[in-house]
Amino acid sequence: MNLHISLTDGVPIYQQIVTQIRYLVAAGQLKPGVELPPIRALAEKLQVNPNTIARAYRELAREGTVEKRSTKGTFVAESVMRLTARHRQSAIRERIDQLLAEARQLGFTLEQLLKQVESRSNVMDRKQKRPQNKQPNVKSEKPS
Amino acid sequence: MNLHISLTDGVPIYQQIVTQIRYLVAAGQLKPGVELPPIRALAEKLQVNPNTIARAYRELAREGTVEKRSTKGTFVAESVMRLTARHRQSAIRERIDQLLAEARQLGFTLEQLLKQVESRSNVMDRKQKRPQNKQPNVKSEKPS
DNA sequence: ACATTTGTATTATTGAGTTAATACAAAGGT
DNA sequence: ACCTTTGTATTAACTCAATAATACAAATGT
Repeated sequence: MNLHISLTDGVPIYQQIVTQIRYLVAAGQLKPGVELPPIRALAEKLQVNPNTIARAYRELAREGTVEKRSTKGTFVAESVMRLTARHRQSAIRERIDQLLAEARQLGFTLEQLLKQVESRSNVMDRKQKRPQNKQPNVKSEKPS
Repeated sequence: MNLHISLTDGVPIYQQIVTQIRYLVAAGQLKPGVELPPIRALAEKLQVNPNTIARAYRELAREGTVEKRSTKGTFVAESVMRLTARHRQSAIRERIDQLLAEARQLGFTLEQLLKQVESRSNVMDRKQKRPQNKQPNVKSEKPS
């Protein structure tokens, strides 16, 4: 299992670990039943405190991605197929709700919004297919 | 100008003020050229420290919603029509792009996504019409 | 029994972000 | 000149999330 963490990008370490393991599981690189590295081993490897790993594992267990078997270790959940679908669903729903709230606040109608989603999707597809387009997409500075 | 702030919902006061003034301007309730209350006056009215108002005004000035005229006061920007439209546009676009990126990552197609946006919008409309549920939203870190 | 390995629990430290206290500077009216 | 009103700047206090230090508890193999 190959994880890498960044100490400088502002994202909490435990969160980075959660995200990466979640992704590995969703992508099938970590199969149901497989044991994850023990907390201390992974902590050693990543040079962080064991509590940080423990927190990541706890988070993953809470959402059902992994199971803890007390003193045996931590394993990718057997029921992960079903659970992952649910997780995908709730993740996307959260983002959608955020978007809808903001769109409403800004005075966009549902129709305008849908149209723009479609439009942006096309833009992104086009970019993907023609990597020669170097337009450097002015990174809007982060709204506080 | 009628603002109300909550000290208990975890959203920074200055942020609440920014959001509300931005909304009032976008909605046309605060017209270009109109003077905002002086920092101290608003601070007094809302019972917060003047620095908190100053920060909100600074934020609004940075994004172009208001203009500061040194010792004259703070005014809704004259160019606010254009700027607000642009701001609205870029704000919503940023969210849309986030959503599209995540949806793609999670394996949703554009069609599935559009359908869900529509569906969630309906759900939210229905909720809005029945405001009997005033549950004070226990800050949970997780979507059910 | 006991040592080893697993996860757990408790408490302390650190750091970032928010708000407050207070003093400063510039413009304008009297 | 002087006072009032405006926004500005600096520093301190407080809060909270993230991480670390450390000790605990349970299972297993020898």
